[in-house]
Amino acid sequence: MTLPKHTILLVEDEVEPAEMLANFLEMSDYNLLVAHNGKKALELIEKNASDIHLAVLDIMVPHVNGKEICRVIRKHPVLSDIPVIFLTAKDKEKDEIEGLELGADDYISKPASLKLVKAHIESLLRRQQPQNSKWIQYGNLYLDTSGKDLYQKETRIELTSTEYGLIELFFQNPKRVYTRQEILEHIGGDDRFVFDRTVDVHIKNLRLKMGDDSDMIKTYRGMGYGLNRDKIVL
Amino acid sequence: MTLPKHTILLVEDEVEPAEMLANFLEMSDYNLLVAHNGKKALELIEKNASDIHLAVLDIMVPHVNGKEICRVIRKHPVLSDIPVIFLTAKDKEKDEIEGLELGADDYISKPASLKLVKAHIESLLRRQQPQNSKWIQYGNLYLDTSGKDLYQKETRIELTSTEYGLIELFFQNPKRVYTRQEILEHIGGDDRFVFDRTVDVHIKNLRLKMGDDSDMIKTYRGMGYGLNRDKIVL
DNA sequence: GGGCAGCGTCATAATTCTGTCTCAATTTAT
DNA sequence: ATAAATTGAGACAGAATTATGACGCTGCCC
Repeated sequence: MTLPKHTILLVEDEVEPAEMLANFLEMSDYNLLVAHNGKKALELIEKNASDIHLAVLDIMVPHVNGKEICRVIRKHPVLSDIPVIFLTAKDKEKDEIEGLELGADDYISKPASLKLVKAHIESLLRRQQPQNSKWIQYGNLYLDTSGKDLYQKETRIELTSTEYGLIELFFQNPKRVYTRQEILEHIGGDDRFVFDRTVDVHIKNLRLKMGDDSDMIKTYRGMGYGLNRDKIVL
Repeated sequence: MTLPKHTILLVEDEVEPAEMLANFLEMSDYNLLVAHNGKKALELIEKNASDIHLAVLDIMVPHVNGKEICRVIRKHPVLSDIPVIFLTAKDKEKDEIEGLELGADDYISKPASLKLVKAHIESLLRRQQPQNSKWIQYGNLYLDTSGKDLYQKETRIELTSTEYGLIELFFQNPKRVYTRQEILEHIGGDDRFVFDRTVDVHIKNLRLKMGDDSDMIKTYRGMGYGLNRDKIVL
Protein backbone atom coordinates (compact mmCIF):
# COMPACT_ATOMS: atom_id res chain seq x y z
CA MET A 1 0.00 0.00 0.00
CA THR A 2 1.18 3.46 -0.76
CA LEU A 3 -1.00 5.94 0.99
CA PRO A 4 0.58 9.35 0.93
CA LYS A 5 2.44 9.24 4.19
CA HIS A 6 4.85 12.13 4.18
CA THR A 7 8.49 11.68 4.99
CA ILE A 8 10.29 14.38 6.93
CA LEU A 9 14.01 14.88 7.22
CA LEU A 10 14.92 16.19 10.65
CA VAL A 11 18.42 17.51 11.29
CA GLU A 12 19.09 18.51 14.87
CA ASP A 13 22.21 17.91 16.94
CA GLU A 14 20.70 17.67 20.39
CA VAL A 15 19.72 14.06 20.64
CA GLU A 16 17.11 14.32 23.34
CA PRO A 17 14.83 17.00 21.79
CA ALA A 18 15.28 15.45 18.37
CA GLU A 19 13.98 12.12 19.59
CA MET A 20 11.01 13.72 21.23
CA LEU A 21 10.04 15.61 18.14
CA ALA A 22 10.59 12.60 15.93
CA ASN A 23 8.39 10.43 18.10
CA PHE A 24 5.70 13.02 18.24
CA LEU A 25 5.65 13.37 14.48
CA GLU A 26 5.70 9.64 13.96
CA MET A 27 2.62 9.40 16.10
CA SER A 28 1.03 11.93 13.79
CA ASP A 29 1.63 9.58 10.90
CA TYR A 30 4.77 10.92 9.35
CA ASN A 31 7.85 8.97 8.43
CA LEU A 32 10.97 10.43 9.96
CA LEU A 33 14.59 10.46 8.90
CA VAL A 34 16.74 11.86 11.66
CA ALA A 35 20.33 13.08 11.51
CA HIS A 36 22.30 14.54 14.40
CA ASN A 37 25.00 16.05 12.29
CA GLY A 38 25.52 17.48 8.84
CA LYS A 39 27.42 14.56 7.39
CA LYS A 40 24.74 12.12 8.37
CA ALA A 41 22.15 14.48 6.93
CA LEU A 42 23.84 14.52 3.55
CA GLU A 43 24.01 10.75 3.56
CA LEU A 44 20.32 10.49 4.28
CA ILE A 45 19.61 12.91 1.48
CA GLU A 46 21.71 10.86 -0.91
CA LYS A 47 20.03 7.61 -0.09
CA ASN A 48 16.44 8.70 0.30
CA ALA A 49 16.15 11.70 -1.93
CA SER A 50 13.05 10.62 -3.74
CA ASP A 51 11.16 9.91 -0.52
CA ILE A 52 11.69 13.14 1.31
CA HIS A 53 8.83 15.62 1.28
CA LEU A 54 9.96 18.24 3.75
CA ALA A 55 13.06 19.13 5.76
CA VAL A 56 13.39 20.57 9.25
CA LEU A 57 16.92 21.86 9.77
CA ASP A 58 18.65 23.19 12.80
CA ILE A 59 21.07 25.85 11.68
CA MET A 60 23.82 24.95 14.11
CA VAL A 61 24.79 21.35 13.58
CA PRO A 62 28.25 19.77 13.51
CA HIS A 63 30.20 19.19 10.28
CA VAL A 64 27.91 20.84 7.78
CA ASN A 65 25.55 23.53 8.95
CA GLY A 66 21.90 23.98 8.18
CA LYS A 67 22.39 26.63 5.56
CA GLU A 68 24.77 24.40 3.68
CA ILE A 69 22.27 21.58 3.80
CA CYS A 70 19.56 23.87 2.54
CA ARG A 71 21.76 24.86 -0.36
CA VAL A 72 22.32 21.21 -1.20
CA ILE A 73 18.59 20.57 -1.13
CA ARG A 74 17.82 23.52 -3.37
CA LYS A 75 20.31 22.33 -5.94
CA HIS A 76 19.24 18.72 -5.74
CA PRO A 77 17.39 17.49 -8.81
CA VAL A 78 14.68 15.66 -6.92
CA LEU A 79 14.43 17.73 -3.78
CA SER A 80 14.78 21.25 -5.03
CA ASP A 81 11.17 22.12 -4.45
CA ILE A 82 10.43 20.65 -1.05
CA PRO A 83 9.59 22.95 1.83
CA VAL A 84 12.46 23.66 4.22
CA ILE A 85 11.97 24.81 7.78
CA PHE A 86 14.82 26.27 9.82
CA LEU A 87 15.05 25.94 13.56
CA THR A 88 17.17 28.34 15.48
CA ALA A 89 17.74 30.15 18.72
CA LYS A 90 15.61 33.21 19.25
CA ASP A 91 16.56 36.60 17.95
CA LYS A 92 19.01 35.53 15.35
CA GLU A 93 17.31 37.66 12.83
CA LYS A 94 20.27 37.80 10.58
CA ASP A 95 20.19 34.03 10.25
CA GLU A 96 16.54 34.20 9.51
CA ILE A 97 16.86 36.61 6.63
CA GLU A 98 19.76 34.69 5.18
CA GLY A 99 17.78 31.52 5.49
CA LEU A 100 14.84 32.93 3.64
CA GLU A 101 17.04 34.20 0.88
CA LEU A 102 18.50 30.77 0.60
CA GLY A 103 15.05 29.50 -0.12
CA ALA A 104 13.86 28.35 3.26
CA ASP A 105 10.11 28.36 3.49
CA ASP A 106 9.74 28.85 7.14
CA TYR A 107 11.55 29.64 10.30
CA ILE A 108 10.85 28.56 13.86
CA SER A 109 12.56 29.98 16.92
CA LYS A 110 13.67 27.55 19.56
CA PRO A 111 12.53 26.56 22.00
CA ALA A 112 9.31 25.62 20.24
CA SER A 113 6.63 23.23 21.32
CA LEU A 114 6.06 19.99 19.48
CA LYS A 115 2.61 21.12 18.50
CA LEU A 116 3.95 24.32 17.04
CA VAL A 117 6.45 22.52 14.88
CA LYS A 118 3.76 20.16 13.71
CA ALA A 119 1.47 23.06 12.86
CA HIS A 120 4.20 24.62 10.73
CA ILE A 121 4.85 21.36 8.97
CA GLU A 122 1.22 20.80 8.18
CA SER A 123 0.72 24.32 6.98
CA LEU A 124 3.56 23.95 4.51
CA LEU A 125 2.55 20.53 3.30
CA ARG A 126 -1.00 21.68 2.79
CA ARG A 127 0.02 24.48 0.46
CA GLN A 128 2.67 22.46 -1.21
CA GLN A 129 0.35 20.01 -2.82
CA PRO A 130 -0.77 21.15 -6.25
CA GLN A 131 2.61 22.03 -7.69
CA ASN A 132 5.21 19.44 -7.48
CA SER A 133 4.34 16.82 -4.96
CA LYS A 134 3.69 13.55 -6.58
CA TRP A 135 0.31 13.36 -4.88
CA ILE A 136 -2.66 15.51 -5.54
CA GLN A 137 -5.64 15.10 -3.27
CA TYR A 138 -9.28 16.09 -3.47
CA GLY A 139 -11.77 14.62 -1.07
CA ASN A 140 -11.23 10.89 -0.82
CA LEU A 141 -9.29 10.78 -4.02
CA TYR A 142 -5.53 10.72 -4.24
CA LEU A 143 -3.83 10.95 -7.58
CA ASP A 144 -0.35 9.56 -7.81
CA THR A 145 1.19 11.47 -10.66
CA SER A 146 4.32 9.39 -10.72
CA GLY A 147 2.64 6.01 -10.48
CA LYS A 148 -0.13 7.18 -12.78
CA ASP A 149 -2.95 5.92 -10.72
CA LEU A 150 -5.71 6.89 -8.47
CA TYR A 151 -6.54 5.91 -4.92
CA GLN A 152 -9.91 6.15 -3.31
CA LYS A 153 -8.98 6.36 0.35
CA GLU A 154 -6.73 3.35 0.52
CA THR A 155 -7.85 1.30 -2.41
CA ARG A 156 -6.26 1.59 -5.76
CA ILE A 157 -8.41 2.24 -8.79
CA GLU A 158 -7.03 0.91 -12.03
CA LEU A 159 -7.19 3.43 -14.79
CA THR A 160 -6.51 3.22 -18.46
CA SER A 161 -4.18 5.85 -19.81
CA THR A 162 -7.04 7.85 -21.23
CA GLU A 163 -8.84 7.85 -17.94
CA TYR A 164 -5.71 8.87 -16.13
CA GLY A 165 -5.28 11.72 -18.57
CA LEU A 166 -8.76 12.91 -17.81
CA ILE A 167 -8.47 12.92 -14.07
CA GLU A 168 -5.02 14.43 -14.19
CA LEU A 169 -6.29 17.32 -16.24
CA PHE A 170 -9.08 17.97 -13.78
CA PHE A 171 -6.88 17.64 -10.73
CA GLN A 172 -4.29 20.05 -12.06
CA ASN A 173 -6.85 22.79 -12.35
CA PRO A 174 -9.64 21.95 -9.99
CA LYS A 175 -11.59 25.11 -10.50
CA ARG A 176 -11.73 25.07 -14.27
CA VAL A 177 -14.28 23.80 -16.71
CA TYR A 178 -12.83 22.11 -19.75
CA THR A 179 -14.58 21.88 -23.08
CA ARG A 180 -14.62 18.55 -24.84
CA GLN A 181 -12.13 19.87 -27.35
CA GLU A 182 -9.69 20.88 -24.64
CA ILE A 183 -10.10 17.51 -23.02
CA LEU A 184 -9.46 15.70 -26.27
CA GLU A 185 -6.35 17.69 -26.88
CA HIS A 186 -5.03 16.84 -23.47
CA ILE A 187 -5.67 13.13 -23.57
CA GLY A 188 -5.01 12.62 -27.26
CA GLY A 189 -1.74 14.43 -27.05
CA ASP A 190 -2.12 15.58 -30.60
CA ASP A 191 -5.36 16.85 -31.90
CA ARG A 192 -6.49 13.62 -33.37
CA PHE A 193 -9.65 13.68 -35.33
CA VAL A 194 -12.06 12.20 -32.87
CA PHE A 195 -15.68 12.73 -32.17
CA ASP A 196 -16.55 15.09 -29.34
CA ARG A 197 -18.90 12.67 -27.71
CA THR A 198 -16.18 10.17 -27.14
CA VAL A 199 -15.25 12.22 -24.13
CA ASP A 200 -18.64 11.44 -22.62
CA VAL A 201 -17.88 7.77 -22.80
CA HIS A 202 -14.55 8.11 -21.07
CA ILE A 203 -16.15 10.24 -18.41
CA LYS A 204 -18.76 7.58 -17.92
CA ASN A 205 -16.17 4.84 -17.58
CA LEU A 206 -14.14 6.89 -15.16
CA ARG A 207 -17.17 7.68 -13.04
CA LEU A 208 -18.05 4.03 -12.94
CA LYS A 209 -14.66 3.22 -11.50
CA MET A 210 -14.92 6.02 -9.00
CA GLY A 211 -17.98 4.52 -7.35
CA ASP A 212 -19.20 6.72 -4.53
CA ASP A 213 -16.99 9.54 -5.64
CA SER A 214 -18.33 9.62 -9.15
CA ASP A 215 -19.94 12.95 -8.43
CA MET A 216 -16.52 14.46 -8.04
CA ILE A 217 -16.58 14.90 -11.79
CA LYS A 218 -19.30 17.25 -12.72
CA THR A 219 -21.03 17.91 -15.99
CA TYR A 220 -21.26 21.58 -16.79
CA ARG A 221 -24.03 21.39 -19.30
CA GLY A 222 -23.33 23.29 -22.45
CA MET A 223 -19.76 23.90 -21.37
CA GLY A 224 -17.93 20.68 -20.68
CA TYR A 225 -16.65 18.85 -17.64
CA GLY A 226 -14.66 19.66 -14.53
CA LEU A 227 -14.32 18.82 -10.87
CA ASN A 228 -17.27 19.45 -8.62
CA ARG A 229 -16.31 22.67 -6.91
CA ASP A 230 -18.68 22.04 -4.08
CA LYS A 231 -16.76 18.94 -3.12
CA ILE A 232 -13.33 20.49 -3.21
CA VAL A 233 -12.24 21.35 0.29
CA LEU A 234 -8.85 22.77 0.93
CA MET B 1 8.20 49.40 -15.28
CA THR B 2 9.35 45.94 -16.12
CA LEU B 3 7.81 43.42 -13.80
CA PRO B 4 4.18 43.53 -12.83
CA LYS B 5 4.24 45.02 -9.35
CA HIS B 6 2.82 42.93 -6.57
CA THR B 7 0.17 44.43 -4.38
CA ILE B 8 0.27 43.76 -0.67
CA LEU B 9 -2.52 44.23 1.81
CA LEU B 10 -1.14 45.38 5.15
CA VAL B 11 -3.38 45.38 8.20
CA GLU B 12 -1.81 46.84 11.31
CA ASP B 13 -3.36 49.10 13.91
CA GLU B 14 -0.33 51.01 15.04
CA VAL B 15 -0.10 53.82 12.54
CA GLU B 16 3.54 54.69 12.95
CA PRO B 17 5.08 51.26 12.35
CA ALA B 18 2.55 50.55 9.61
CA GLU B 19 3.64 53.65 7.71
CA MET B 20 7.26 52.76 8.07
CA LEU B 21 6.74 49.28 6.77
CA ALA B 22 4.52 50.49 3.96
CA ASN B 23 7.07 53.04 2.83
CA PHE B 24 9.85 50.56 2.99
CA LEU B 25 7.94 48.09 0.88
CA GLU B 26 6.90 50.73 -1.60
CA MET B 27 10.53 51.59 -2.05
CA SER B 28 11.10 47.95 -2.81
CA ASP B 29 8.61 48.24 -5.62
CA TYR B 30 5.43 46.89 -4.14
CA ASN B 31 2.01 48.48 -4.20
CA LEU B 32 0.56 48.79 -0.74
CA LEU B 33 -2.97 48.82 0.56
CA VAL B 34 -2.97 49.72 4.23
CA ALA B 35 -5.74 49.38 6.80
CA HIS B 36 -5.48 50.29 10.46
CA ASN B 37 -8.53 48.37 11.52
CA GLY B 38 -10.49 45.30 10.54
CA LYS B 39 -13.43 47.10 9.00
CA LYS B 40 -11.26 49.08 6.69
CA ALA B 41 -9.41 45.91 5.80
CA LEU B 42 -12.61 44.20 4.74
CA GLU B 43 -13.53 47.20 2.62
CA LEU B 44 -10.19 47.13 0.88
CA ILE B 45 -10.64 43.45 0.24
CA GLU B 46 -14.06 44.04 -1.25
CA LYS B 47 -12.92 46.75 -3.58
CA ASN B 48 -9.55 45.49 -4.66
CA ALA B 49 -9.88 41.78 -4.45
CA SER B 50 -8.53 40.99 -7.84
CA ASP B 51 -5.41 43.09 -7.35
CA ILE B 52 -4.15 41.72 -4.06
CA HIS B 53 -1.31 39.22 -4.19
CA LEU B 54 -0.37 38.80 -0.55
CA ALA B 55 -1.64 39.83 2.87
CA VAL B 56 0.26 40.80 6.02
CA LEU B 57 -2.08 40.76 9.00
CA ASP B 58 -1.60 41.82 12.55
CA ILE B 59 -3.64 39.54 14.75
CA MET B 60 -4.76 42.22 17.16
CA VAL B 61 -6.56 44.92 15.24
CA PRO B 62 -9.74 46.80 16.14
CA HIS B 63 -13.19 45.71 14.93
CA VAL B 64 -12.34 42.50 13.15
CA ASN B 65 -9.24 40.62 14.15
CA GLY B 66 -6.58 39.15 11.94
CA LYS B 67 -7.84 35.62 12.20
CA GLU B 68 -11.25 36.67 11.02
CA ILE B 69 -9.73 38.51 8.10
CA CYS B 70 -7.71 35.46 7.23
CA ARG B 71 -10.87 33.38 7.26
CA VAL B 72 -12.53 35.84 4.92
CA ILE B 73 -9.59 35.68 2.56
CA ARG B 74 -9.55 31.92 2.54
CA LYS B 75 -13.20 31.78 1.64
CA HIS B 76 -12.99 34.54 -0.91
CA PRO B 77 -13.41 33.35 -4.47
CA VAL B 78 -10.61 35.47 -5.87
CA LEU B 79 -8.22 35.58 -2.96
CA SER B 80 -8.43 32.11 -1.53
CA ASP B 81 -4.97 31.12 -2.69
CA ILE B 82 -2.86 34.13 -1.81
CA PRO B 83 -0.15 33.88 0.85
CA VAL B 84 -1.07 35.25 4.26
CA ILE B 85 1.49 36.34 6.84
CA PHE B 86 0.54 36.93 10.47
CA LEU B 87 2.31 39.42 12.67
CA THR B 88 2.09 39.06 16.40
CA ALA B 89 3.71 39.67 19.72
CA LYS B 90 6.34 37.18 20.68
CA ASP B 91 5.54 34.00 22.46
CA LYS B 92 1.89 33.84 21.62
CA GLU B 93 2.33 30.33 20.53
CA LYS B 94 -1.34 29.52 20.78
CA ASP B 95 -2.15 32.26 18.28
CA GLU B 96 0.55 30.99 16.05
CA ILE B 97 -0.78 27.46 15.92
CA GLU B 98 -4.32 28.67 15.35
CA GLY B 99 -3.14 30.95 12.62
CA LEU B 100 -1.35 28.19 10.83
CA GLU B 101 -4.37 25.96 11.09
CA LEU B 102 -6.46 28.72 9.60
CA GLY B 103 -4.30 28.57 6.56
CA ALA B 104 -1.76 31.27 7.24
CA ASP B 105 1.41 30.67 5.33
CA ASP B 106 3.79 32.35 7.63
CA TYR B 107 4.16 33.91 10.99
CA ILE B 108 6.43 36.72 12.14
CA SER B 109 6.96 37.74 15.74
CA LYS B 110 6.98 41.41 16.50
CA PRO B 111 9.03 43.40 16.78
CA ALA B 112 10.51 42.46 13.46
CA SER B 113 12.82 44.43 11.26
CA LEU B 114 11.64 45.80 7.96
CA LYS B 115 14.15 43.69 6.17
CA LEU B 116 12.89 40.60 7.87
CA VAL B 117 9.32 41.22 6.84
CA LYS B 118 10.44 41.87 3.32
CA ALA B 119 12.43 38.68 3.27
CA HIS B 120 9.37 36.71 4.32
CA ILE B 121 7.25 38.38 1.69
CA GLU B 122 9.70 37.65 -1.04
CA SER B 123 10.12 34.10 0.03
CA LEU B 124 6.39 33.53 -0.22
CA LEU B 125 5.89 35.34 -3.49
CA ARG B 126 8.74 33.45 -5.01
CA ARG B 127 6.99 30.19 -4.39
CA GLN B 128 3.60 31.35 -5.49
CA GLN B 129 2.35 29.64 -8.60
CA PRO B 130 1.06 31.72 -11.44
CA GLN B 131 -2.68 32.08 -11.33
CA ASN B 132 -4.47 31.35 -14.50
CA SER B 133 -8.00 32.26 -13.66
CA LYS B 134 -9.44 35.53 -14.78
CA TRP B 135 -11.88 37.42 -12.63
CA ILE B 136 -14.16 40.33 -13.29
CA GLN B 137 -15.74 41.99 -10.30
CA TYR B 138 -18.63 44.36 -9.78
CA GLY B 139 -19.95 44.95 -6.30
CA ASN B 140 -20.49 41.66 -4.55
CA LEU B 141 -20.34 39.73 -7.77
CA TYR B 142 -17.29 37.96 -9.09
CA LEU B 143 -17.28 36.33 -12.47
CA ASP B 144 -14.86 33.49 -12.96
CA THR B 145 -14.21 33.32 -16.65
CA SER B 146 -12.20 30.12 -16.48
CA GLY B 147 -14.58 28.31 -14.18
CA LYS B 148 -17.56 29.78 -16.00
CA ASP B 149 -19.45 30.76 -12.97
CA LEU B 150 -20.43 33.55 -10.72
CA TYR B 151 -19.76 34.16 -7.06
CA GLN B 152 -21.84 36.33 -4.81
CA LYS B 153 -19.36 37.20 -2.08
CA GLU B 154 -18.26 33.74 -1.15
CA THR B 155 -21.11 31.63 -2.41
CA ARG B 156 -21.05 30.09 -5.80
CA ILE B 157 -24.01 30.58 -8.09
CA GLU B 158 -24.58 27.87 -10.66
CA LEU B 159 -25.38 29.23 -14.07
CA THR B 160 -26.54 27.62 -17.25
CA SER B 161 -24.48 28.43 -20.28
CA THR B 162 -27.02 30.96 -21.51
CA GLU B 163 -27.07 32.71 -18.19
CA TYR B 164 -23.33 32.75 -18.10
CA GLY B 165 -23.30 34.24 -21.58
CA LEU B 166 -25.60 36.99 -20.44
CA ILE B 167 -23.67 38.02 -17.40
CA GLU B 168 -20.39 37.78 -19.25
CA LEU B 169 -21.68 40.14 -21.88
CA PHE B 170 -22.74 42.66 -19.29
CA PHE B 171 -19.56 42.38 -17.26
CA GLN B 172 -17.36 42.90 -20.28
CA ASN B 173 -19.01 46.17 -21.05
CA PRO B 174 -20.50 47.42 -17.83
CA LYS B 175 -21.56 50.78 -19.09
CA ARG B 176 -23.41 49.67 -22.17
CA VAL B 177 -27.04 48.95 -22.71
CA TYR B 178 -27.69 46.01 -24.96
CA THR B 179 -30.76 45.57 -27.09
CA ARG B 180 -32.47 42.23 -27.04
CA GLN B 181 -31.17 41.54 -30.52
CA GLU B 182 -27.60 42.15 -29.48
CA ILE B 183 -28.04 39.95 -26.48
CA LEU B 184 -29.48 37.16 -28.56
CA GLU B 185 -26.59 37.33 -30.95
CA HIS B 186 -24.12 37.06 -28.13
CA ILE B 187 -25.66 34.11 -26.38
CA GLY B 188 -27.03 32.34 -29.41
CA GLY B 189 -23.72 32.43 -31.16
CA ASP B 190 -25.36 32.63 -34.54
CA ASP B 191 -28.36 34.74 -35.13
CA ARG B 192 -30.88 32.06 -34.55
CA PHE B 193 -34.43 32.89 -35.22
CA VAL B 194 -35.79 33.40 -31.76
CA PHE B 195 -38.32 35.76 -30.29
CA ASP B 196 -36.64 38.60 -28.55
CA ARG B 197 -38.91 38.28 -25.53
CA THR B 198 -37.00 35.14 -24.71
CA VAL B 199 -34.27 37.36 -23.41
CA ASP B 200 -36.66 38.59 -20.74
CA VAL B 201 -37.02 35.08 -19.47
CA HIS B 202 -33.31 34.51 -19.21
CA ILE B 203 -32.91 37.82 -17.46
CA LYS B 204 -35.61 36.80 -15.04
CA ASN B 205 -33.95 33.46 -14.31
CA LEU B 206 -30.60 35.08 -13.83
CA ARG B 207 -32.02 37.68 -11.49
CA LEU B 208 -33.67 34.97 -9.50
CA LYS B 209 -30.35 33.27 -8.95
CA MET B 210 -28.69 36.54 -8.06
CA GLY B 211 -30.98 37.10 -5.09
CA ASP B 212 -30.14 40.35 -3.34
CA ASP B 213 -28.00 41.48 -6.19
CA SER B 214 -30.72 41.05 -8.77
CA ASP B 215 -30.85 44.79 -9.20
CA MET B 216 -27.37 44.70 -10.62
CA ILE B 217 -29.04 43.97 -13.93
CA LYS B 218 -31.17 46.88 -14.90
CA THR B 219 -34.01 47.12 -17.36
CA TYR B 220 -33.65 50.09 -19.66
CA ARG B 221 -37.21 50.36 -20.73
CA GLY B 222 -37.64 50.60 -24.44
CA MET B 223 -33.97 49.89 -25.04
CA GLY B 224 -32.87 46.64 -23.48
CA TYR B 225 -30.79 45.51 -20.53
CA GLY B 226 -27.46 46.28 -18.97
CA LEU B 227 -25.65 46.57 -15.67
CA ASN B 228 -26.96 49.05 -13.16
CA ARG B 229 -24.62 51.97 -13.53
CA ASP B 230 -25.47 53.22 -10.06
CA LYS B 231 -24.12 50.09 -8.49
CA ILE B 232 -20.88 50.02 -10.40
CA VAL B 233 -18.08 51.62 -8.52
CA LEU B 234 -14.91 52.19 -10.42
C1' DG C 1 -5.48 -17.62 -34.25
C1' DG C 2 -8.21 -16.78 -29.88
C1' DG C 3 -8.97 -14.02 -26.08
C1' DC C 4 -8.88 -9.66 -24.11
C1' DA C 5 -8.55 -4.79 -23.03
C1' DG C 6 -8.98 -0.16 -24.61
C1' DC C 7 -10.85 3.08 -27.73
C1' DG C 8 -14.19 5.29 -30.84
C1' DT C 9 -18.90 5.33 -32.73
C1' DC C 10 -23.68 4.83 -32.68
C1' DA C 11 -28.59 4.53 -31.22
C1' DT C 12 -31.60 5.36 -27.66
C1' DA C 13 -32.97 6.75 -23.01
C1' DA C 14 -32.80 10.29 -19.47
C1' DT C 15 -32.17 14.80 -18.10
C1' DT C 16 -31.92 19.65 -18.19
C1' DC C 17 -32.47 23.93 -20.59
C1' DT C 18 -34.77 27.11 -23.79
C1' DG C 19 -38.42 29.26 -26.05
C1' DT C 20 -43.21 30.33 -26.14
C1' DC C 21 -47.51 31.49 -24.22
C1' DT C 22 -50.53 33.71 -20.97
C1' DC C 23 -51.62 36.85 -17.56
C1' DA C 24 -50.24 40.23 -14.00
C1' DA C 25 -47.66 44.35 -12.92
C1' DT C 26 -45.57 48.48 -14.11
C1' DT C 27 -44.58 52.46 -16.74
C1' DT C 28 -45.75 55.88 -20.41
C1' DA C 29 -48.85 58.48 -23.23
C1' DT C 30 -53.27 60.70 -24.12
C1' DA D 1 -57.75 58.70 -15.00
C1' DT D 2 -57.76 55.58 -18.59
C1' DA D 3 -55.76 53.28 -22.28
C1' DA D 4 -51.60 51.61 -24.54
C1' DA D 5 -47.19 49.78 -24.33
C1' DT D 6 -43.68 47.39 -22.11
C1' DT D 7 -41.82 44.27 -18.89
C1' DG D 8 -42.14 40.49 -15.09
C1' DA D 9 -43.62 35.88 -13.56
C1' DG D 10 -45.31 31.17 -13.80
C1' DA D 11 -46.15 27.11 -16.38
C1' DC D 12 -45.10 23.80 -19.76
C1' DA D 13 -43.80 21.39 -24.10
C1' DG D 14 -40.28 20.08 -27.01
C1' DA D 15 -35.31 21.06 -28.08
C1' DA D 16 -30.95 20.41 -27.02
C1' DT D 17 -27.61 18.15 -24.37
C1' DT D 18 -25.85 14.35 -21.85
C1' DA D 19 -25.86 9.36 -20.02
C1' DT D 20 -25.87 4.70 -21.01
C1' DG D 21 -25.46 0.24 -23.17
C1' DA D 22 -23.99 -2.17 -27.18
C1' DC D 23 -20.93 -3.06 -30.97
C1' DG D 24 -16.92 -3.23 -33.98
C1' DC D 25 -12.16 -2.27 -34.52
C1' DT D 26 -7.43 -2.39 -33.28
C1' DG D 27 -3.29 -3.99 -31.11
C1' DC D 28 -1.26 -6.99 -27.69
C1' DC D 29 -0.23 -11.21 -25.11
C1' DC D 30 -0.59 -15.88 -24.92
